[in-house]
Amino acid sequence: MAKLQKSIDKRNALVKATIDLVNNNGFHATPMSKIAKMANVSPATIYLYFENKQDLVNQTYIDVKTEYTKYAFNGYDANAPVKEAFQYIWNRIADFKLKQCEHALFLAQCDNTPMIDEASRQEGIKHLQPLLDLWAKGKAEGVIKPYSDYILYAYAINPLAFLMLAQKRGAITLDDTLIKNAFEAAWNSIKK
Amino acid sequence: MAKLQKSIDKRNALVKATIDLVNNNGFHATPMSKIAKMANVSPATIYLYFENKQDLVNQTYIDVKTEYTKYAFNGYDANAPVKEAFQYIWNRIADFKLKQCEHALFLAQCDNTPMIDEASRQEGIKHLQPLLDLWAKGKAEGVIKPYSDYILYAYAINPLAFLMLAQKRGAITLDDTLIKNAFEAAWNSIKK
Amino acid sequence: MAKLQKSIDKRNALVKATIDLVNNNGFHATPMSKIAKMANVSPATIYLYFENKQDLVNQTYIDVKTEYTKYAFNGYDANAPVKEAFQYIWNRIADFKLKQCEHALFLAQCDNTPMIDEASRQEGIKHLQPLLDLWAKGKAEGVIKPYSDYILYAYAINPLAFLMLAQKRGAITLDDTLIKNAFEAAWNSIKK
Amino acid sequence: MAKLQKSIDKRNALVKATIDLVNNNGFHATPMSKIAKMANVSPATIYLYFENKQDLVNQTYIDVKTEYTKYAFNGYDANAPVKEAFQYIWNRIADFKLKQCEHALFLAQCDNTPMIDEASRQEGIKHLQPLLDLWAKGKAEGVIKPYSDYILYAYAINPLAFLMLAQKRGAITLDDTLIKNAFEAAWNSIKK
DNA sequence: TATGAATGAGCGTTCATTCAT
DNA sequence: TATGAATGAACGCTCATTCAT
Repeated sequence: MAKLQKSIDKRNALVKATIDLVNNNGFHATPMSKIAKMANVSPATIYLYFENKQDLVNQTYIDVKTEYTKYAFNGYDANAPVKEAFQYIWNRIADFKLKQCEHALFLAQCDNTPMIDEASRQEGIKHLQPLLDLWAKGKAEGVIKPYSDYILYAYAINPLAFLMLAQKRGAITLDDTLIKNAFEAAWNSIKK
Repeated sequence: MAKLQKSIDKRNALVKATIDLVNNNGFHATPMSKIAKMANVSPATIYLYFENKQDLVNQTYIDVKTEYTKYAFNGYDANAPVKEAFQYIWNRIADFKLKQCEHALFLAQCDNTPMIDEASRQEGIKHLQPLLDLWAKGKAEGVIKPYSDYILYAYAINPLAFLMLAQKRGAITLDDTLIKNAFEAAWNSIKK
Repeated sequence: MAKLQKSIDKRNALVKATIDLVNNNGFHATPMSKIAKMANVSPATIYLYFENKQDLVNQTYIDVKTEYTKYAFNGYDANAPVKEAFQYIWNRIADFKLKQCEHALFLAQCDNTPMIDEASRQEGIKHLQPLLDLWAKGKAEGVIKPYSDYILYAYAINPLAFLMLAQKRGAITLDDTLIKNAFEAAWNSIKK
Repeated sequence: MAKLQKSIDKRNALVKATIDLVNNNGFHATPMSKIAKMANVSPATIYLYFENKQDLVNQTYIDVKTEYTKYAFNGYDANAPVKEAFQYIWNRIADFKLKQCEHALFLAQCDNTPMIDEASRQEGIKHLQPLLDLWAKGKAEGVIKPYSDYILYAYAINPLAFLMLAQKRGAITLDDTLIKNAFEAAWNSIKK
């Protein structure tokens, strides 16, 4: 019965394997055959779930990005005071980068590489809107500097990717102190 | 002598072609044959200058990273006051990312990807020492927050890579105002 | 009974789809999955009606060849005078090539290609006997040249396949004049 | 020295292997790997000489068709009387089909199959012009029936392909008598 | 030093066929 | 009987690397 449907489990296993292998080897050094093997399916099976390799990686990207933003805004109260609201989101994102480190790593690689379709990139950005809204509110209230959203993201959020990467490479450990300091730096960079 | 000169030109042409092609296609989607063609040499010739593809890209990385740090510290006066000294370096780096945008792009891709040997990565970091020294001094003088150097780099320097990428994708234009704002954000994130 | 009927419909749909797709793409460029899709059945269902792909195409060939000869001799009076009898058959065959052009095309492809089992090829030839009988009679009466039956077929019948193909490719239109001329040529080539 | 050039021998070996294998298995049942093996080269080497499989088979077709027409008109005197001239060409073609039976077979398969580009098909037809000229002359002189050239070809020339195929399949042997009869039939079908 | 030819290994993908229901 | 899911084997083709000169 469950076998009569294309199994969501198989799709998920493929996405998971893709993340793992692309993280360690990069897009082009990750053959479909290895992805299949790691997901315990035949290479041909991949093509029941995805159109081709590009589609697989695009969909994986969108999956992960969606999970990321969902996690970031989960439990978020848009009516909280700006700093408090920002801290909440920031902490959720930091949490994600720490706990879903593999996923964060995958996003970092996708975002700095020509391996993702522009369309999928746009698709992935969509769900960040609440953060942009918060910044708009913060700017209006004079709590946040009237910078371009790109600058705000570059300084308030993106450094976490760098830190996560440094941790993955064994250079640092993102303990409580580091996280606390990082938030301070983030907030100071954008607060008025 | 004429021979030697010619050889250096060829090596440089190969490095240049590598940067160009890797930027646009990624490491593994950049065949040696295309690199050779763009550098106007035979594929076989590459192997007179580099051991293999990995070596070529490693050396290219080190070349560019070295150029980057050289540029960053060119004209730098280590005895200037901390903020002034920092601003000098920061501006040089911002300048590099703007004017040598292709090179900056290449570094961004290398730094977020498993395409570079760990050894080469370490080699590339070496020349940042003056910046670390400056931060040490700044911390000692109580001008800069006593954060880990990784945090300082993550907030003070690394965001420029994000902004450069956004510009390359056509999302923003790094004009004077943006640069000014970016520096403000950078300094505020690390200043005491 | 209703079940059986339905089955015959499915078999026919598969045969029809095979003809269509093989005509346009050739045997090996015609996947079972496409045949299934065009016949509105599952790929697995094909194997309830045919042993494998080779069997499917063999049976299709025999089906079409049988239809062809049936059509050719339908209404044929073996006792008519030789020329009259020949003209009758010739016209029927010409008619078939014009009106069942897809089927004629399929036969042409099968007959010039290693895609059909030798056994099926022999099976397909069987029903041409009345024509051979007519030729025997014609030779005996001194009305038809005492050529090998292969020569008679090559000149009296086979050219129609060439003309049909030329029409299919848009080079000519088999109008009444052309057909009249073609018959003249056919008859002149074999008549004593 | 000879090794510095792409060797014409290798190209020819590939063309030859293609003819052989396609004759016996058909286009799509002839893998590049087998062609390579039969030509004693690596699969990759094929792509130094041909763009892809389609190009290989197209070029092979044009090669063979060119050889065919060259052979057909070799020594031909366009000023000879029409029947004599026709007989000369016809004999050359018959000769070709007998002696270069593999090549004739290949053409037969190409001409009845969607395996050749339309462009290559047109290219292959070009060199038949002298025959068309002869027919024009014959029609003008009232020696040949004023049929469409397609009919003339269908009855005067094309039957040889059928006979060659029958011989290849072991059904007949094209000895002198058969050839003589075939010519008679051919000429009678088109002569006024 | 420099090359164009050549290649084995491996890639993404397809497909005839089978499996589980 | 009928199916959609699943697959191993094979295909066309590419590429990092080597060879012969």
